[in-house]
Amino acid sequence: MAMNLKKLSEELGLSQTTVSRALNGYPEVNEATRQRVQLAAEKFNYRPNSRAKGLATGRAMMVGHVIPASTQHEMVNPVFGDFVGGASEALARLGYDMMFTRVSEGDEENAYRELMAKRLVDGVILQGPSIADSRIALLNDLGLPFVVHGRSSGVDAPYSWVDVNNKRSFQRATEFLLDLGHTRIALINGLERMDFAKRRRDGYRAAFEQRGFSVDPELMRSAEMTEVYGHHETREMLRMDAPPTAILASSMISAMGVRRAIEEEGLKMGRDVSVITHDDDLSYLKNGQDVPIFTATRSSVHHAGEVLAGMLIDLIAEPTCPPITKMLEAELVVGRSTGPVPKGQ
Amino acid sequence: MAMNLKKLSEELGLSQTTVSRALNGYPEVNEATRQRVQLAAEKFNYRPNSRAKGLATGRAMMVGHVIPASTQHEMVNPVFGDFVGGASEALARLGYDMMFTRVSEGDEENAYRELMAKRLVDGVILQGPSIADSRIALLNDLGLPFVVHGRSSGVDAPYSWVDVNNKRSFQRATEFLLDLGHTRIALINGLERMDFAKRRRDGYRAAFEQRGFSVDPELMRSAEMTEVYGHHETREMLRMDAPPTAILASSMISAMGVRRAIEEEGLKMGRDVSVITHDDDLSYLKNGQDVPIFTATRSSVHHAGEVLAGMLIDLIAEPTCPPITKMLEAELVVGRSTGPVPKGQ
DNA sequence: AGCCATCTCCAAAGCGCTTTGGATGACATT
DNA sequence: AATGTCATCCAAAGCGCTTTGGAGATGGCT
Repeated sequence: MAMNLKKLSEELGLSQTTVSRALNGYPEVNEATRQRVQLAAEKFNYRPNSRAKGLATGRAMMVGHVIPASTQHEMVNPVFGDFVGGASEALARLGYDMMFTRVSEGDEENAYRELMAKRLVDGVILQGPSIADSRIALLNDLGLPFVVHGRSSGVDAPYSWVDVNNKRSFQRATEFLLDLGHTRIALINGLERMDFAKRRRDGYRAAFEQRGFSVDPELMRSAEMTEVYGHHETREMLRMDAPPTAILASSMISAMGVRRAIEEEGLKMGRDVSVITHDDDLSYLKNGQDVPIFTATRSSVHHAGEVLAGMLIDLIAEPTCPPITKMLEAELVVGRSTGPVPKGQ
Repeated sequence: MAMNLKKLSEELGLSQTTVSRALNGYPEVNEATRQRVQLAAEKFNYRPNSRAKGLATGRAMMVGHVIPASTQHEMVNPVFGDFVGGASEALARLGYDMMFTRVSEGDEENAYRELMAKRLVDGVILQGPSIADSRIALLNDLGLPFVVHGRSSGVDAPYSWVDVNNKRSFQRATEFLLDLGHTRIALINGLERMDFAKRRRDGYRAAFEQRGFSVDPELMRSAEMTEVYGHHETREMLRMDAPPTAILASSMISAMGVRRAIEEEGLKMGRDVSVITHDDDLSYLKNGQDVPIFTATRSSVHHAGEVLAGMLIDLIAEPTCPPITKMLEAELVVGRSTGPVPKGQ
């Protein structure tokens, strides 16, 4: 049925060795023969069986991704498509594919062990690290090459990562609002156990402390970053006795909920309440066309995926090399959602 | 280094055959021996090398997914995470994993051929079918088991699919608006070449024709369903001489743009302009908490992924069985975005 | 002419698993 | 005692590839 090396070599009157070498670009084969082999391979639509090839070479040409069932919500989902798009772009260029294993919560350790023992992948990408994420130690133990999208505070062991400078970007955003005269600034953050959320909160706090202000814990919220969540928290806070005059949101999605709540209260975003959001620069959710809708700290998750995948490939090729890290700086784009603090507040 | 069958069998003083059979649940092995083997396997953390196993069995235990670079935008991205979540839930239950190949546009045929020839996957999922999608004929030719998320008008050959009844749901939504007295109803649809967009348009038209009304081509827009697009088209239409009093949007994301444009014009959604959207029931973008924000035709893409994956597994197990198809009906949920046509219009 | 280096090519082993076709011994049956 | 039946285990082939360690042929050199 399907063409294989044996049949192809018989067809050509050559040995399997020679055909294999011809196709893989080894020098010990006559150029004329190579041409002949390549033509025949094309004619019969021959591609080496990847399982056999993998078995012989020890390379899977595959990068793994373990998705815990809980991740269904937190953070990963909305950015998933774009991140995967970026990563697979880099991977495809080098002939790698990407696979996903879904595990029920708490079963991740087992999943990584399996990926390793079954030799399904050459390396894995870790997404959405929490604070003191135990997966990092596990992967270091296993000796499975991996890169992390983000960092994990509290993990001392070295590991490779790509991360946005979350602290600095949120510190800068907070300062921007403070400069506009806001002091009641709310933070609608992601889940507290997530590392990025911690760093953003740190940045937010640092800005306040530097000016000698203190933060109001009532104005710091955290949960899964859905639209509904952004809406809910904003509505609640706007109905407080001393409502915030500005809001910092951790994602475009929840920022849309923030915006909805503001308008429902009969207020205008950018005039009555200022909003800054983090913007992952998602393809389907651009922050406006020419003029940005939101003032935002922007950093493309597509780009992060690309960089990360490239790193992983390097790591796979050179497993002994020391961890690689890359910090991406978010850009502060000024849109129409921010303005000076309203008079009389 | 890593444990394998040979070493494990030596460790146990048994043959590879027996160990393999013990682990795979074959009857011709003593129960006591099986226990002993299983214990040892656990102790040494042994998992059969999946490449070797695949080579021997001919099963990859993997389902493929080809992502053309263009899909980065159209349709797939926002729903990607949820769809994959649903599909992998069903796949994981049966020990299957999922892989992704990224191809540059136009290279898809080659990608499928490769997937087949390299025997990387046991079957594939096809997403975002266009009208008269050529991939279906190709996959039928290749004999690679596949299921389609959606259908393709103009393809006669039989194939397995799961689809939302797009025509009916949009017809129903249009009728709902007509019943409220609207006649200037705009359709902000997905790209015209997409099959789902055609069916939705058909439904929209059918509702008009049934009442003896005709549709205004000026009110039918189509493009990639981004937020910015929804905003742009709405703004343009609201500034027409005879602006629409109701808008039908093809996705929550673009509906959010629609909403933004309405409010920017100083109008109120649900009072001045009615909006109905299709809602894929995304985990991070729920249509409100208790009361839906938008009146919507709702159908969970997570659920579709689950059903589809289950089908594919069946198809892989029974390659000769005739195609399976399943139509999902969208539910019309009434939210606050619709109301009677304003007086004087 | 003899020798060596260089090109080309090949046979066969090995990657780690499953599976076919027995082999062995214990026990029951004639 | 000879035969048949089970239960239990094993040796070896095979999946389709890469790669090691040559083998012939060719041509240039002394």
